[in-house]
Amino acid sequence: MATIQDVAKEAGVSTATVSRILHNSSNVLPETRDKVMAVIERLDYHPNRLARQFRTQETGNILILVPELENTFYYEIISGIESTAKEKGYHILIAETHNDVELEEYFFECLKQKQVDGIITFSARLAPDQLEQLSSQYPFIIVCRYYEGMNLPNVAIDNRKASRDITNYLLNLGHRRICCLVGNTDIPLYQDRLNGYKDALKERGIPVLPEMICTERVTIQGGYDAVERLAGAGTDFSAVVACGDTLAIGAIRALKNMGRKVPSDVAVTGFDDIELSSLYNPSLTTVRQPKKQMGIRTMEKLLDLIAGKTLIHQQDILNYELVIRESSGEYIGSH
Amino acid sequence: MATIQDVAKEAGVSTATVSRILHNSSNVLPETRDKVMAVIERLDYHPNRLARQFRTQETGNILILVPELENTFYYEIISGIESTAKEKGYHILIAETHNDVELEEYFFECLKQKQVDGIITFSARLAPDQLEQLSSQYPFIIVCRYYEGMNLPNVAIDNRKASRDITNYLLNLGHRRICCLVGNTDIPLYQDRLNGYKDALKERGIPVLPEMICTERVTIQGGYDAVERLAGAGTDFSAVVACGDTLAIGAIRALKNMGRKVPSDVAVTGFDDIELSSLYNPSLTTVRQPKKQMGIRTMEKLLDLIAGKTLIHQQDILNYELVIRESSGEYIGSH
DNA sequence: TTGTATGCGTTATCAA
DNA sequence: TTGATAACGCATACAA
Repeated sequence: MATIQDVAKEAGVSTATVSRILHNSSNVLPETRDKVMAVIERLDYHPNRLARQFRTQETGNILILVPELENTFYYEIISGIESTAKEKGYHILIAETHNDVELEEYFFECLKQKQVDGIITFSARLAPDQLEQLSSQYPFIIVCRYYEGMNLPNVAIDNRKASRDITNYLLNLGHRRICCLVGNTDIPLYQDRLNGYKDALKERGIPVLPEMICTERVTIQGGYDAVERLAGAGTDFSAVVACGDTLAIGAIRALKNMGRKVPSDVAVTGFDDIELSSLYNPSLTTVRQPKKQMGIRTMEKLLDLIAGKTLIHQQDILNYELVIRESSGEYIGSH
Repeated sequence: MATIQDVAKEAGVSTATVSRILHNSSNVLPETRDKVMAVIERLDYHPNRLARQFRTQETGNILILVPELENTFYYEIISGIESTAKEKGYHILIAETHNDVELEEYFFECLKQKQVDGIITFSARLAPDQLEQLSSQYPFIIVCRYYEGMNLPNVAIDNRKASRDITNYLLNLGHRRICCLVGNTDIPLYQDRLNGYKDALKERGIPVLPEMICTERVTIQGGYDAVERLAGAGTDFSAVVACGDTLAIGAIRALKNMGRKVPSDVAVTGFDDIELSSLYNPSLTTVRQPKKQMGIRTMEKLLDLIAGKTLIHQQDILNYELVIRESSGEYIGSH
């Protein structure tokens, strides 16, 4: 591999001149420019990125941290991030954390060490004070989640309110025995959605029963297992609020298997509006987040942070939308 | 951020000694070791990774290139890669290429520049000679695909044969008008699967009709669109061979929508056995690849390459399995 | 407009 | 067992 020194020697100029040409500085004679460019071409010279990064402390790379790739909900957001990044010449790298704190620490260390210019994360299991300190020094943004009481730059919808809304929708249809399928509540996102469910019930004076709340992995299989567990325990319910579409789809699948029709026997709602939700049978009533928009907004904010600007709004709360489809059924009368 | 110099000065030793301790070299007195370690802790010293990488030309990072994150088929393979990588202390980064050659070139340049220690890719649109030259100098492996006539290290099943097998399965059930839904045939993987379909038909003397072959994005929506297009063109068929489970699921969805029952009116088969395939209604007849195993094997090979070993087998062809479920239906008699 | 020289933080060679 | 120092490839302040 040719180095800048090789080019300089070959062209009979100094490395400084070559470097200037590489960064199209104006202060260079067209003829020396041409001469050097010819040598660069001839030697097939590519600046050593590691050396350059080491020197400039910039990489042009952005890292996205996702808990599990398996959740298809992330794609459209990532796609929004990518398109905005591409416009500005940044490249996107993605890493899976599996909600593993050690792994998360490793990747945040990448940020501190300037191995990437910024981080966008869907989760953050680091200690709150660690996060706040980090965010005060390095460009990173949390997307899809809101950490109550913390001053972290993020882009999200109001998950708690959305969850309350969709639970209310079921309550308005007449349901009173509503189960909640939720992901690991250590994760604020799922805590929020669970709280929204509880809010709605409490507002109507309906008791929140622990046996109607089921924590599971947010996957199709997780939803399937949850419903089997509920049924196995003999829990009686006429509706299921799932805190993720995959959970809801797994739940429907399990209900069908045990001969209970959706929505006529049991109404089911999801959360996120993944691609499958509109195609599934029955199609899923769910909460639609403005995914593409979230990705774009997130990347824009990150670019501002990288540019050293101070954000006008730390928190971006975007609008969501209740999408009513088949799985939630019709009015069944109040009890 | 403290540097190795700070530590050396503070501990009253040279940077060489600190470096030795960092790499637990044996040639160092326990007492100086303890002294230095104490300083490292006190200053919260973390070696600068960029400097280290620049110096050693090693990063401890492996890059996985996926065409589209959207294809859930990749996860289990990635999970296999990750688990093996983790054992050996490597970290995994993922990048989406969208089958964009320029993007692919950028990431392969990362490999050349030692920004990552190795690459595992699900696709490769670079020119064949470029790929061969690359593979002779840098550690990279192609997974799930086989490039005929090229000497590239890879791990895959025999896609063509598997596709022939599943088409044959439908032929044996009595189907004669079989459509094929396929991804972009510029991509060898889909070319192989299409060829397998053609092989099976030809072996029975059944003409391969262009109007029965439909190229689409390998997504649920793509499958949906493909069937709508076929129906719109008035094409008559009793079975559909899809070169991907998402395509198959989208196809089933579209067929249902137009009032055709699967499998009684139309038999449908997929390819890959993604999680959803067993949960969908009807469950999908498909080809199961040993995904986890593929990931593990791929990473093992890559580690060998990184260690400078020469591979005993350049090509790994793993066994696949026909998974017969509901969507392919029963014997309908031969024509 | 161009060149000289220095430093980024680390590892590793050589000498002590 | 330890230390002094060169080198990795680049960018840039400063001088010319």
